[in-house]
Amino acid sequence: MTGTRERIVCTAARLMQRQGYEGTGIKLIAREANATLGSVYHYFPGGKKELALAAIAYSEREFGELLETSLAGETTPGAAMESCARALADFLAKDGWIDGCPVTATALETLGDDDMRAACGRAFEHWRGIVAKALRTAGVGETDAAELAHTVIAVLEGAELTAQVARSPEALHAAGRHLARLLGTYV
Amino acid sequence: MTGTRERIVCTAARLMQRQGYEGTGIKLIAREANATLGSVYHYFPGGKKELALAAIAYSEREFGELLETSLAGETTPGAAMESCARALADFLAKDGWIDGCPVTATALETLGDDDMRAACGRAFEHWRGIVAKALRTAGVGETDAAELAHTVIAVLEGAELTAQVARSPEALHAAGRHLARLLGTYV
DNA sequence: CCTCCACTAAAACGAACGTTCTATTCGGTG
DNA sequence: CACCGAATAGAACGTTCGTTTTAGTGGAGG
Repeated sequence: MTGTRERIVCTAARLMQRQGYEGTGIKLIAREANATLGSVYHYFPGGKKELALAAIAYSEREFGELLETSLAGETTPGAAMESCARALADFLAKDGWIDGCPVTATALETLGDDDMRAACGRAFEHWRGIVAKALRTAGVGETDAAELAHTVIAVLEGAELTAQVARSPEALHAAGRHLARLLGTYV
Repeated sequence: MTGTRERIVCTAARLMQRQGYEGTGIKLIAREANATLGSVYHYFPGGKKELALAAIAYSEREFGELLETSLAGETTPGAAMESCARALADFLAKDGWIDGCPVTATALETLGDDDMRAACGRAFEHWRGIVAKALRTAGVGETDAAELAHTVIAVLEGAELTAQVARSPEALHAAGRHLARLLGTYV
C-alpha cells in the first residue's frame, strides 16, 4: 500500500479542490484518507497550513504534467491547448463537475496569507513557464510567448471554473477553440 | 444615511470577495457593517446562506454594469474588453489586490450547495449575455457570439484571479490585449 | 530483554462558528 | 397614553474547528 503521508496529501488536495481551504476540515481529511488525526499532525507538525501547502505543491505537479503531456502529444501549441481543455472537460465531467483546480479554489480564500498566496503564485508561474517554453520552441518571440502564457493559463482556469459552476463543458470547449485560434495568429 | 440592510449586503460582498464564503463569518460582517447580529438575522432570516445569495446578486449587478459601461464607451467589443480588463486591473491595484470577484471566490467553495451554485451560474450567464449581445450587434454570428462570450468571461475571471495572486496587472493586461486580437478576427 | 523511535489512536482543549433567545429602543397609530 | 411591530442589541447555546496532549503499538538495534 502507498504511504500514509502521500495518501493524506492526495486526499487533502482532492477535498480542497471540492470545497476550498476553509471549507475542508483537518479531521475530515484524516477520515477520508483512512488516517488518524495523530498521523496528520505527525507528518505535518505545522498543522493545516503546512498540509495545504503540500497539497498545493502536489496539484502544481499534477496539472503541470497534464500540460506537458498535451504539448508533447500535439504538433502545435494551439492544438495542444485545445486537447488540454478537452482533457480538463472530461476530467470534470467524470466526477460530476466537483473536482476542479485546488490551486484556484484555495488561492481566493487565502489572499491574506502571504505564504499561501505565494505558493499558489508559484504554481501559476510554473504552468506559465511550461506554456511559454513551448511557444518559444514553436517560433513565438520571447515577449509574445510570456504574454500569451498568461492568457493561456488564465483562460484555462477561468473556463474550468465557469464550466464547474454551469456543470457543462461548453466553456472549456470554447476556451480550447479560441486558444487554438489566438495562438494560430502568432505562429 | 444609507439603509442598514444595504450596508450589510455590501459589506458581505466585500468580505466574501476577500476571503470567500466559508472564511467570512456572519459576526464579522455585522461588525464591519456597523450593524448588530440581531439586525442581520432580522433582514436575513435565512441566515448566512440567504445573505450570501443577496451578496452574489449585488455583485452580479455591479460587474454587469462595468461590462455595459465598457461596451458603451468603445466602438468595438474588442476595445471594450481591453478597457474592461484595464478597469479591473486598476480596481484590483487600488486596494492592494485583495478585492476580487466575490462570485468566483464563492463559487468554488459552494459547488456542493445547489442554490449557491445556481446563483453563481446565473451571474456568469448574465454577464455572458451582455457580451454576446454586444458581439451580435457588432456583426458576429449567433453561434460565434455565444461561444466567444464564454471565453471572454472565462479569461476575465481567470486573469483577475491570477492577477490577484501575483499582485500584478500583467495577466489582465495580457487578457485585454489578446481578447481584442481574438475578437478582431471575427469582426 | 530492553530501549528507542516512528507511528497510530483517541480524548480533551479553547476558540470561533452559525444560530437562537430575550430585552430594549423607537416611531407611528388606535 | 397605550400599544404594536420593526429594528437594534448582545448574551447564550450547541457544534465544530484546529490543535494539543496523553497513551499505546510494533518493529529495529544494542
